Amino acid sequence: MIITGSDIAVNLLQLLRQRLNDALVPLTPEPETYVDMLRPAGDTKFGDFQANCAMPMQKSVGKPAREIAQLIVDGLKVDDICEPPSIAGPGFINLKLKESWLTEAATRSANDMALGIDPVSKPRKFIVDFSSPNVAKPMHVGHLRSTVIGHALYRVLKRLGHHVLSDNHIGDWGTQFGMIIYGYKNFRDEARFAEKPVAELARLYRLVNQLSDYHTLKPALPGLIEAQKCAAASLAQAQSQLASAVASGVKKSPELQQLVKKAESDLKAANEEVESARKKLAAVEGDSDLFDLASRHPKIAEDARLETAKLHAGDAENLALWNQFLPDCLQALEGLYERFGLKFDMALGESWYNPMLPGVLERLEQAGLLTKSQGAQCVFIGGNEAPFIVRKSDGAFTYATTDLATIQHRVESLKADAILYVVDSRQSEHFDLLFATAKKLGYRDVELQHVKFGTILGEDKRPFKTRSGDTVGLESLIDEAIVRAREIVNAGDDGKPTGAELDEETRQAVAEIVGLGGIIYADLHHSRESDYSFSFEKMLATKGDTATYMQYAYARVNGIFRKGGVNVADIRSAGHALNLAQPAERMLALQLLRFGEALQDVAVDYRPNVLTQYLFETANRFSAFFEACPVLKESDESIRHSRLLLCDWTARVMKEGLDLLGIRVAEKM
RNA sequence: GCGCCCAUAGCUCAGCUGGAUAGAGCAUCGGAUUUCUAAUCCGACGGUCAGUGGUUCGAAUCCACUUGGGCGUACCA
Repeated sequence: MIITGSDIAVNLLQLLRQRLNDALVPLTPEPETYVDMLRPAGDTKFGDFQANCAMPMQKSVGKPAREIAQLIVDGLKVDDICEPPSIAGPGFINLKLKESWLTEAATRSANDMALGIDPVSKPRKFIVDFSSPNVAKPMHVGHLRSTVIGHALYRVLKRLGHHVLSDNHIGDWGTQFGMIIYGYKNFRDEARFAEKPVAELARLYRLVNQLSDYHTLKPALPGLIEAQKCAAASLAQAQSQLASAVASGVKKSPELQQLVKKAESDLKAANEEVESARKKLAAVEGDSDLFDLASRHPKIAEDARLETAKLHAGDAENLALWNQFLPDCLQALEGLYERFGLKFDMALGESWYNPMLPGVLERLEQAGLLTKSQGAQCVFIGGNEAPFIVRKSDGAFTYATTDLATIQHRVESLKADAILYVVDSRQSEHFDLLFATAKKLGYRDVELQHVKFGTILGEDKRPFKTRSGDTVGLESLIDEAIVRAREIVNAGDDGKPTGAELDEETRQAVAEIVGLGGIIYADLHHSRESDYSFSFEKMLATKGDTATYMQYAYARVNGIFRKGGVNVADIRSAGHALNLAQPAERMLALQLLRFGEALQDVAVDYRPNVLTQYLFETANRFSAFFEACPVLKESDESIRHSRLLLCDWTARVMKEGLDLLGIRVAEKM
């Protein structure tokens, strides 16, 4: 018999909090502020759970904390679940689960194919906006985090029972498209375009971008050099001021030191700017073909902008080109998403909102939010210096306008309760302004969240680039991870004491699972707001906190089943009871029981790393169990059954947990 | 100039709305293998949580300032 999630008290934590709440009611008028202070024990030696509410209640209750703790314990009815509670330290209440209760709850959960997760009682409608590539350019490493974090949040929220729609807000309408059109009209290689249209369009984009950079930088270089000289001069001046101050006996001058430091960093910035400009100019001037092209297209930046403007104005030729290019571009994206096992519910790009833009402007106007400044239509939000520009001085709308239209659509047509934007933290200012403007337009009930994330750095602590300084393509990044993973798989399989057991095809399949899983896991296990250093060596390490470790745990479970000729379906339908006599068994079961809790924690602040931590801990406890508790060799049949069930439960939690992160598993590795 | 973010072990990073002796992984050192897959497990070593002051029963966590770093800052998205 299969027991469904609704039959059992799924969330242990919630259950205990409910009991605590009952005990708090006679003691305080606001028990709800204290029930959350019951949480899993920080240290297992204190028990399984602890309640920390007695101390903060001292003021309102007017008694010492230990006395309050005693009152709580007196009123706490948990004798069916826990051993008698104990009070420790300043007033901690420690709870240890009764073995009988734990065993029973674990048995029910282990036999529950829903893994003890009930759908949330109040589902909300979420729109998760992530990935958002630009069709003009191939996805690069910068898109990785948005894609991977967004995907994970999407799946977790959905698993919890919310109504979730993923939306890929593709950049298909901006300035870059004008560059492509200009490139296509002037530079296209017919043969290449016929063969690989997207690659050719990407090449054209890069070319136009490069040439237009060239013409922007060429006249600007003297100015940059001048600025560099000025910066050097002010540094020298600041230094001499400091030196003469020191000479005249001043011991410390924070102001002057500050000045020197500021001048130093200004000079550094100026140096970098000049160097980067020189590099770009040299790249064009050093290549006679490029230089020739540059000379023949002196107004390329302006002309490309003109193409964008024509497109937006409905020019027939440009619109036709746009319609011709777009499907190929989208198709190319699909290929990459397929590797991630990712499918969007919607992909409403910027172009889709184009017809709504005049209406947005009108609403802003009616709300009295518009101010004309330097020829542009702006919304000024108090406390912010920068304006929120909704219409440029040339009359074109901006992504600010599009983003407002997007909110309008998501709230009014899609009835969203919450919109998550999984976007780089560097855009937080934009989102602050966007959300503030939306609120002023009356969108107050919807939760607008910028789910921000940090930058991926190279080993040099600078933003991750190739040796030549180019951004790293996402596709090639994945390919390299898989190549490296393949070597590890080969070595691992060749090194097996019982001899290699994977054929070519399986090895490659495992390499793909391990390589891609490594990239995804490495990204998700960092807390999303911090920057992190990208390292193939670390993410694919055969030891430590990596995707492989968890995939390996899963494969080992399957190894047991394979070796023992165990039919998994039999275990799932037999309704075996768990026996948690061994500490390793108990630790594992308790951990598996907390799967739902981990998912809920992910949703609180939209942090997938909560789940990676949970899965690492789970795999860890499984490995300990694997060492300590033989399964197939166990002679006592009921214990063997219990352990087989524990294995299968582990496998299901690992597989599903990893799946929610977008990471696959292999049966053998 | 203004704004935002960050500083935790040698390295890479966790640390949930403030909770007990600050945790992992890597590295180093020591142990475990006639293997249900050692891509593993067990143990040891390692920290003035950048600094100073404050809030309170209690601070890595909250507040202020200081120091050091990153990012953003008007018509790109």
